[in-house]
Amino acid sequence: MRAQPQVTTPHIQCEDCPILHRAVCAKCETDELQELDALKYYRTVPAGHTVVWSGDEMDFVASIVSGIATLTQTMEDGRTQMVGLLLPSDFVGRPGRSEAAFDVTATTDVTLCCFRKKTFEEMMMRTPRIGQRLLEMTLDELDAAREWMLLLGRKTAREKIATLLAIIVRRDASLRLMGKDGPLEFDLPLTREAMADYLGLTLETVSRQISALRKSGVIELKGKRHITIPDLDRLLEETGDDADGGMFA
Amino acid sequence: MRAQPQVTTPHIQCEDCPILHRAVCAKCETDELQELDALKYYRTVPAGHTVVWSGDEMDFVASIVSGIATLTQTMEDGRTQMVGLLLPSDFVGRPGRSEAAFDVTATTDVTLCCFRKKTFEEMMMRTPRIGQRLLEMTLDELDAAREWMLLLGRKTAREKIATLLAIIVRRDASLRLMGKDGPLEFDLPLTREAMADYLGLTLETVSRQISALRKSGVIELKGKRHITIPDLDRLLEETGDDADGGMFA
DNA sequence: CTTCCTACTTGATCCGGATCAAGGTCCGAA
DNA sequence: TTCGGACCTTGATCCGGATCAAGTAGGAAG
Repeated sequence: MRAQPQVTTPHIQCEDCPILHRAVCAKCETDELQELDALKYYRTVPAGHTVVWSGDEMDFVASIVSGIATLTQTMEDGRTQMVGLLLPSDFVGRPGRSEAAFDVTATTDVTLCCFRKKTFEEMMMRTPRIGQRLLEMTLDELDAAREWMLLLGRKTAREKIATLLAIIVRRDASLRLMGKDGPLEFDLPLTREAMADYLGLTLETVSRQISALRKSGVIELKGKRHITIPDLDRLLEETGDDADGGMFA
Repeated sequence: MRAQPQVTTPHIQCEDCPILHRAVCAKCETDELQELDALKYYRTVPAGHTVVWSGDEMDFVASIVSGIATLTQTMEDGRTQMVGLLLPSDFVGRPGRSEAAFDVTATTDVTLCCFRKKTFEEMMMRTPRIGQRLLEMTLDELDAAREWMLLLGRKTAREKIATLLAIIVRRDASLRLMGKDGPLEFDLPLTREAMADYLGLTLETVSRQISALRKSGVIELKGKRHITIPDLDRLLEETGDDADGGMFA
C-alpha cells in the first residue's frame, strides 16, 4: 500500500498522529511522513484494560493519541510500582525487542496510533532521522526515570505528592499552552491508588498528604479530583527541588 | 544470548576500547571502526574525583575502559541518590545534549575512552548503525532504571541489599565468564555509604543488613569488602524477584 | 427513593528504617 | 611507634509512613 498524496499542508497528519509529529517532523520530511502515515492504524483500549502484559510478545509500536496509560511492574506478592506515566504523544514499545518489559494499562480510555514493529523498523533503517529522534526521546525518558529515582529514594511523602502535582500541572499547561499566571487548575488523571503506586506510597498516605497540602493552602480541591493551584511557587517550594533549576528550567 | 562474530583482526581495537566494541562491532564494520578508532583519546580520573558536574558543559562522550564511576543527584540539603553505576563498557554522555544531567564521579581510578561530542555526532550521522546500537543500549539502561524504581519504591532494606549483591555478582561473573557453580566471590566496589546512596538507605542500615545476611548464612565476608556467596539461589530468594524471571533470565 | 459499589477520608496503632551516639578496625603518615 | 582519619559496626531511641479499621461521598442501577 502506498500513500495517496492528497495533502495540502504536511502538518495535518502531525496533529493527527503524534508519533509522526515527534519521530519524524523535527525537520518535517514530508515524503517519508506520508509513507509512514499510510501504514498507521488505530487501536482503542477501554479504561482499566491492559494494553500488553509484561513478557508478552509485542509486535507493534505505538504512540498515545489520547488518554492516559501506565507502565507498571508487580512483584509476586502483589507489591506494585508504576515506572512510567504515558500521556498523549508518548511512545510505547521497543524497536529491536520483541517482549514487553512492563505491563501497560489504560487508566482512561486510550487511543493508540500503531505501526507493526517490523514496518517501523524497516522505516527506521531507511530514515535515520526517525532513529535519531527516538534516541533523543529515549534519552529524555531515561533522564525522567532517573529524576524519579531521586524522588523514590530520598523524598518525603509530602515532597513526593507536591512533585507529582507539579509535573501534572506542567504537562497539562504545556498541552494547553497556558502561561504560568492565573490560578492553575486541572483534574487528577489518577486514582489515589495509582498515585501511591507511582510514588512508592500507600493510598492512605497519599490521601493524608493531599489533605495536609489542602489545609496548608498550597492546593484547593473541589470534589475529590479537581485541583486548583493558587500559587505555583508555593507548590514548587514543597517539591524539595532546586528553586528553578531542574524541573521548570 | 547474542552470537559473537568470530573475526581475527578487527577485534584488537574492540578489546582496547569498549565503546567501539559496543557501539560499532555488533556487525563489525571494520572501516568505520578504524576511522572512529583514530579519533579516540584517553582520559584518567583518580578515585574520588568528579568527571563532570551536573549542569556542566560536556563536550565529549566516553566509555568506561576500567574502573567504576557513579551517576548521582543531590538535593540542596544534601540528600543524595545514585541513579546509575558505571562499569567498564558503559557509555557516558548524551549525543544531542550539551549539559550533563547528573554528577559523574570516579569511585575507583577510572580510565575513559573519549570522543569529542561533535566528532561522535558526525560519525553517528554517517553511520546509522552506531545510532541504532546507542538506541539499543539506551533502551537497556531505561529498563534497568525502571527495575531500580521498583527496588527503590517497594523493596525492603534486606531485599535491596540482596538485589545489589546479586547484580554485582552477575556483572562480575559475566566479565570473568564464570559459570554459576562453585562459590562465587568478589570485592565490593562500593563503600557502605555509596551502597546506601544507591539503594535509598542510610549507611547504618546497609551495615546492619549486611551483618544480618551474614548471620543468616546467605553471604560470608572476609574483612569489610570481600564477599563469598556459598549458594547463589539462596541469595536470589532474598531479592524478592521472581525466581528466575527477570534478572537472570 | 434505596441499594450497592467504588473511590476516598480519617483515626489508631505498629514497625522498619532513620537518627543519634559510641566504639572498633585498619592503614598511611609523622 | 603512635597518631589521625576514613570506614565500618552496633546499640538505643525516634518517627514517618505502613497497616488495620471504620466510616463517608457520590454515582449508577434497580
